[in-house]
Amino acid sequence: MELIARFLMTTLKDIGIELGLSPATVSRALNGFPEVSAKTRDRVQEAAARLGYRANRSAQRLVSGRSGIVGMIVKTGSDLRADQTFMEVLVGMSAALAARDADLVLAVDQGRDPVAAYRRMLERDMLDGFIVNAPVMDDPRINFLRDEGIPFVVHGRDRPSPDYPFYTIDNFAVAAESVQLLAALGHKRIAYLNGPELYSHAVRRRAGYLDTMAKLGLPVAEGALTHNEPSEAAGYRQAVTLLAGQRGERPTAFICSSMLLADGVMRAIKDQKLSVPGDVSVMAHDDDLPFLRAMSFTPALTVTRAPLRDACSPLANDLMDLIGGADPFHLQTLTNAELIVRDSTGPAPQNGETPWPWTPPNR
Amino acid sequence: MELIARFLMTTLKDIGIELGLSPATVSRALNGFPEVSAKTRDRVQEAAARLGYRANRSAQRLVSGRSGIVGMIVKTGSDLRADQTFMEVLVGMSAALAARDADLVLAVDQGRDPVAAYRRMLERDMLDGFIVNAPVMDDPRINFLRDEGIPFVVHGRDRPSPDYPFYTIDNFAVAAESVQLLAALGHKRIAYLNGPELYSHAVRRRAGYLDTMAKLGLPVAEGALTHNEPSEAAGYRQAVTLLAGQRGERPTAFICSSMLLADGVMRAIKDQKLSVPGDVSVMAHDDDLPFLRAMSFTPALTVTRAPLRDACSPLANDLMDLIGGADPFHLQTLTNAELIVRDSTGPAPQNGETPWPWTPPNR
DNA sequence: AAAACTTTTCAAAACGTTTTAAATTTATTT
DNA sequence: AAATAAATTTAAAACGTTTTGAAAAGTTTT
Repeated sequence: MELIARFLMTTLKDIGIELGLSPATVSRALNGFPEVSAKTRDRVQEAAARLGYRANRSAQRLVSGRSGIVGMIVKTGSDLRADQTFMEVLVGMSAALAARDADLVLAVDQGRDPVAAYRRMLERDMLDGFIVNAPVMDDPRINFLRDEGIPFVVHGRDRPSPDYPFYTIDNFAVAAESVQLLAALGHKRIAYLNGPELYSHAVRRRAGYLDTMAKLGLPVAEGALTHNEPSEAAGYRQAVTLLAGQRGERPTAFICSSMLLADGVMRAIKDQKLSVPGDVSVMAHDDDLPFLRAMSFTPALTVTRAPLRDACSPLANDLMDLIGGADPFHLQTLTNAELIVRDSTGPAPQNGETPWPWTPPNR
Repeated sequence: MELIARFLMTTLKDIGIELGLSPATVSRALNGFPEVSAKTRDRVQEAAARLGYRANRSAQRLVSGRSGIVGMIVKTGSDLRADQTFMEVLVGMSAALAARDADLVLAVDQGRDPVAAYRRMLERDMLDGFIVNAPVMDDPRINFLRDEGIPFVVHGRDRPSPDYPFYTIDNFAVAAESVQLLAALGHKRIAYLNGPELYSHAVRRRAGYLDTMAKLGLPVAEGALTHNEPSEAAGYRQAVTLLAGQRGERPTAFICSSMLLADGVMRAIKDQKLSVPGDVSVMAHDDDLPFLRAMSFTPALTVTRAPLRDACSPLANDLMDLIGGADPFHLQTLTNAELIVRDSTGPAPQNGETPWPWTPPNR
């Protein structure tokens, strides 16, 4: 009411009256239809700008039969870092969707049933589609949305060759390239601090790590590959354990699935009076979150880097295109993280020549 | 398109046909207007339930002239904890607004000008109102929205007697009560680790601390009151400095403006081989965020507690009422935090009898 | 039993846009 | 210059709801 009164909304009819045209023509002119003459289009656009015309979304949505609203579910009670990455994606998606005249609304998933929140959201409002993030393997949310025929895009990928739109980095390669870099530097005992086992990205990184180690003929000691909450504390704890050599020779290199883990690993290494990269090399995967910069580590951290926010525009566009009827198979993106070598990686130390004795990889 | 087809939206007309009534009557029956007979209302409600009727939001919004959408601005590049509290409020507000048939959309404020984001959002879409959180003193966003006559509610308060709707805890009392509790336990050297100076809640807590200390005749040593980013690291750093006694006798008690600060303080105390509460008492203000529970500190933390999410429903309702034309002065809530005494506070130690020598409070 | 109310229902308009089908204008061909 | 084709514009309907003003049905009063 306030707003309406204040901005005195100009309508298509107003422009039509101003120019002696019908609302239909004005609509077509503004929406770039081909059957309107060039001079008419110019006049309309000038008048629209002059009168400060903004299309009424509610009217557009009423006639289009779409709500213009897409949903995203927050997994509540989740850990610190997950919230952080969620926040990053959320904000990025909001902005990207706004550019497509869509709004993003949230729902909270607080229960056991991972699709309950989706169901509730569909009941409560008419949503045009969903964004699914941080998928687990064979994700029940994805299965639900697929079965129901509801448009959705996934940030990530829960199976090898999906039939739905997705955007993800090649997580196998993320791990593989890290291992290859360190191996090229002569490292033989490379530990991998992975993310929580349930996430599909962690599963793929594990595969990338194990495969590449195997391909290089490097044994993986028991306990050298672990799954961890993405927290500084977890990184610290894990690194302390590994550095103590309780599980054979200590690693000469650490690969961390997140910056927070790397932060903890660095602290543990410093506490042991070891040097980076002299005694131990460290690298991490960097989502490029604003509050934990790889550059501000000392030494600056070698990373595989893939800004989370890079995914937002493609995902938003894909979702809107999908809702518009595009072929899901044309809305699939697999990108590669960028390998950025900085100062936290160096040649393996003298005592690092011997690989671990062979033990079967866990799992 | 998909969704529409799938759920085969039933309309008011459908119900009307089913029952031999006009859409007008059906609308009234469903919206609880008085001039519809009891039996008709029952029949309509039964049919609506049976046919799974859900009002089309776009149509409602078109006729009401409101968008049903309210905005909230994310301050990006902000620190870890701020994002966490923002997330909590965001999710809570989303849910609470959904209950009032409104949606919450986000915009990112990444620039210098704190009102640019608001202006941009108003241009881009017709919003019914705004939620402003974490106000600074004499907040420019609030002044902007006030001047423009745009409905908004504030989580917090940027001046003593606002003429806008707000929901806040009494932050003066939060600090005052903490001081009083510790003073009652015999503490005389009480340090206060406050939040960033720019936030109005920090300003009020500072006043509460300083006033109460003065009232009790307790001098405040220089450096005993500090403003900090809400992070574990900041708490640790500050506590180490204070415990080293570089600024006179070390404090026998710490009050922390956030749980993260308290976390760092506890670590610093343990690193110094001091005990809580034997040597030092610690308390904090607890927003009741899901990932940092006061109960899981060892010892369990004494706090002033005020769950952030308690603010969400009132704020959502106030905003929708305001948009509906309610009097802003009836939409103001000032609540009190709950004082929960646990195991991190105890009697002042022997060496704690003497207050600090008087120094003028900083600022 | 007619008149005067009261209660309940309805038809129609409105909100602002898009879209269909028809009508007009303009350009091209004969 | 007429006939035809093409380009441009328009009137009207549609989307689903709320609301206004009028009409119908039901009650009470005379």
